[in-house]
Amino acid sequence: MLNIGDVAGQGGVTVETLRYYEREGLIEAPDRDANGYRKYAPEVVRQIQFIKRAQDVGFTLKDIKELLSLKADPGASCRDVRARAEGKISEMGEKIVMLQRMKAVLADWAAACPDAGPVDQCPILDALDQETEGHHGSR
Amino acid sequence: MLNIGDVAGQGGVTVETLRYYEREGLIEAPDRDANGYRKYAPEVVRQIQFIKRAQDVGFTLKDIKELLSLKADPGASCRDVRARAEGKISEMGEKIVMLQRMKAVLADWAAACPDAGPVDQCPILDALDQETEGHHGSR
DNA sequence: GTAACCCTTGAAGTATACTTCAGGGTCAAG
DNA sequence: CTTGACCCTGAAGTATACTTCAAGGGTTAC
Repeated sequence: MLNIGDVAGQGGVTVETLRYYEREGLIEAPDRDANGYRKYAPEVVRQIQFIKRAQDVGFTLKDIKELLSLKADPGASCRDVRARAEGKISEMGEKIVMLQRMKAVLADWAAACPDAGPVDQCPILDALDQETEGHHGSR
Repeated sequence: MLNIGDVAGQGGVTVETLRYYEREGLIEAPDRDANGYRKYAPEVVRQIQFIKRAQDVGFTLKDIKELLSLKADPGASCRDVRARAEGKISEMGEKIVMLQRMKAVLADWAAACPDAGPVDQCPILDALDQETEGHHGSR
């Protein structure tokens, strides 16, 4: 049985994060020792790593909570998990496209900017000052 | 002279947002009428649109505050603005790369997932459960 | 036994960009 | 003159993922 500090060390998080995960229902509240200390089974370390890996590929804690429910639910199907993944994939796709568009616009403007010269002739500031023109985004 | 509601309507924001921008120092506190109402010059609408366009291309309000200082500073050079833009461009580049990586990983996993089948054989959950293996990211 | 370090709790703070609320004054139309 | 739309303030709430704080008790090594 491990103390919270052991789990934190092995899981690569802080003890505060573990208590936070517990509050948020991502990990179960462990049994307590006579002194009130949380006593963790070693597999909790893997659960923490699951959460971290899921975060690494873009899932939020809310998403992860859902994934964990699915994982624990014998009635759940692989399709359910896949649906989550695909939702996340298209979310990311949209973010990527948006970032690429913004980046391209900014790069255009920056390219037009002479390194020297006063700000009142800056093409970047000019572009930002433009009347709602050059503003194709439909939103 | 415009009331806050007029500026909000023409600028495409809410009155709360305008008061918020004022608190945050993004726009100057306007003079007040005898009744205490904020009285805006028409050009404030353009200033609001500047802020919105800057947000549209990825600047945060903090960034925008800096841009506005540069804009107002006769001693500032175009180079300063350009540096901000380029910083933002590389920030975005990093975000894009990270998102693409995460998306690719997730897509791989999703491709391995049979539409049917119970969750305890789900390749996505399996991947997330993996020992720190298949985890090439050096961080 | 005492210092160093671990554990406990609940509450508040961080960052971003606002929104909502409570409680109240002002203005224009009919 | 009343009604509804608009304005004011300061404070608190929202979402995300934690971190920090205050104030205290337990444990381990020397």
